[in-house]
Amino acid sequence: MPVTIKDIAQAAGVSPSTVSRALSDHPRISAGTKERVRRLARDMGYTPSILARGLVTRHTATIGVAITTVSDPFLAPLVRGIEAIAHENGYSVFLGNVHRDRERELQVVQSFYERWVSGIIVAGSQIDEGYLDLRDRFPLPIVLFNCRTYPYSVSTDNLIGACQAVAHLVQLGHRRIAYIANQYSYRANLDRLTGYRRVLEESGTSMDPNLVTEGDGTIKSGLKAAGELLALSQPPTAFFCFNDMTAMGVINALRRAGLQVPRDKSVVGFDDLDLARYYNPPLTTVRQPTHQLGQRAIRMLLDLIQGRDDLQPEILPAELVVRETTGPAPTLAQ
Amino acid sequence: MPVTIKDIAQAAGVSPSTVSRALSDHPRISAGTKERVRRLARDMGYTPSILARGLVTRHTATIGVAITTVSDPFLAPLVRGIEAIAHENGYSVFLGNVHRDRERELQVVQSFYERWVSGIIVAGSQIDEGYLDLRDRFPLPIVLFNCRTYPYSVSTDNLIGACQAVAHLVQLGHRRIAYIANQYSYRANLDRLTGYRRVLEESGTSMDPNLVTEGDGTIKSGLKAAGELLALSQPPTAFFCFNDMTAMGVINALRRAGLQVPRDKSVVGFDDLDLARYYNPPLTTVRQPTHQLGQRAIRMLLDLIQGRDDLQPEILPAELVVRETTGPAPTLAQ
DNA sequence: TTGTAGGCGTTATCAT
DNA sequence: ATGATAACGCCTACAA
Repeated sequence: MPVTIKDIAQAAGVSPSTVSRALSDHPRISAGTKERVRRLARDMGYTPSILARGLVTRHTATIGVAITTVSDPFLAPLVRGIEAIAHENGYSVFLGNVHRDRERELQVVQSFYERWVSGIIVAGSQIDEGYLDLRDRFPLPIVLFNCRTYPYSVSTDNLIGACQAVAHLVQLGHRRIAYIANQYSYRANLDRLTGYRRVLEESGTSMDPNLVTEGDGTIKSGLKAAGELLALSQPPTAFFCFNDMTAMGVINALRRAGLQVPRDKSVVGFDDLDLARYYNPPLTTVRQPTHQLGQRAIRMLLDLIQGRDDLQPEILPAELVVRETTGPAPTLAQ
Repeated sequence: MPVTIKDIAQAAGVSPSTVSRALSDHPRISAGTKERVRRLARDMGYTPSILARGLVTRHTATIGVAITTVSDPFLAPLVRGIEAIAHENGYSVFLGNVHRDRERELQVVQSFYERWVSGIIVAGSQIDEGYLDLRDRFPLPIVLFNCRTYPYSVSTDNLIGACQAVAHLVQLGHRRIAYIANQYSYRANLDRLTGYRRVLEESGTSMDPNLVTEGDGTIKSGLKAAGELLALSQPPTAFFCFNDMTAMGVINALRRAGLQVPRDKSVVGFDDLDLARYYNPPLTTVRQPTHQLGQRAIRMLLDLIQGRDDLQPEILPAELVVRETTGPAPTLAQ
């Protein structure tokens, strides 16, 4: 039903290959027919079939991006970074929702692969370096975030970022500092936990394992974790959270418990979402270079697509942003 | 390089068509060869090419969803609703980022069309009923949200929702009620504005055009709009916001101005995002049946794909959710 | 400069 | 029950 190259050929009185050449700017074609064919194509409403084209050229000019879930605010600048560079290079970008589920992630990657995308970027993978074992099942370039054990990965410096955050709290006099983790971000979580531990050790503070608690990166989990931590016989005076969402949940829990931030408790997030500066109170947090992360990832992917494989994992710096959720530790007297 | 149906045929000592039949559960094939071929396919790591298949069957089992931007929190349940039903019916769902730009929206729809997706859902269209004119350029099913003037559309009852919100404020004694609009959601915005106007008129309140101001649905725009409204000689005592994000911006502005919510000013949002109940204070807002919106849209799209065209625009009910950002209007004495 | 022929991976229509 | 054959829409040698 839709108009094909043959239809144009017939209308123009030339062969299909001539049409193809006219449309694809082939060098050896007369300016006249080229112009005529192009006008005809436009007038007839011709749209090339990327299916057919991809089948023969083995190039679909498509990038698949697997994301944990739409509306993860962390993703916006990251995806924008990807898109900007992808479009510059003539690629379309499509997103697939994974919902932090390993099975779904495999399905999404598979459905990208079945459609012959040129390459895949996975944000928030539940598989991580497992992709090394999936190379023969999915023989196409795949780039990850925050997985230093995988050769094609772009990360934030989670370790240093965490160190900055916790050092900031220590400097404010806090000694009982909680860490609320994220079980779904295995690698990033590990690095942040390491940073947390390191600073506490270096500051000579005794580590209390009760202060490290599991979360899942959502507001709700921050709320729940904070509730549990507050119920301890010796509750923390400060909360270092895996991300800003968790931090918002914590602040909410504190508010419900009648506590004020930062007077009674301090909270530090991670990410520096757009929302962070507009939360109430504005969040102290560790900024990730999200837009850059996206750009580096797509550059790496394009390199891989072009056949390079001498690439190194990249690590971008994090930066502490002090706002209004951190303050001096309450004195013991209180 | 990847293994094709021919490779399997060769390995199994049968013809390609037999392999195709074995894999697609064709009725006329012996159980033996079917089993043998299937095992071989699995062992050899065969993945069907949806490009090739789609080319001949004209069916790619793919739904394209155009969204304004990843990380619009409003979209999460909506997309989940779409995915749930789509997957049940054997379709894959891919998202394309439009960034509220008309040109980009056309590009995304075009790139879906070039890839022969079975149908398209557009959330937050900048084109709306303009798709009627694009029917010959994109001859495939397209479903929209919140566009009653387009035949294939699913909407929230924005009018009634707005009425509920404003009536709630009026009941609390508010007379100077601002409306902060969203220029990018043309249709939805129009209906909400109408509801706002109607309730004010019915309550005998004189409409002050200065209290209706343009926004773009972001926190930042809420912040800005509230700042301007507060600078009026007679500032409003209540803010009805196009959405929750705007409301959060407003609350932020109020906080910066040293005002308390809901003691000094009342704020109502729209959407009832997950975040709304966790904001500080928890938002009074109008709930949209987001998940259902998605489900209805995909059902409508699947109907269209199957050739039905006797469909009607659908309108789902909205519901006021009263939380902690609305209270009695301050007395004039204050 | 243009046309012809072959093929990309798959399914569908005929035969057998 | 299985095998040839053609076709989907497009590109690309090769030939003219």
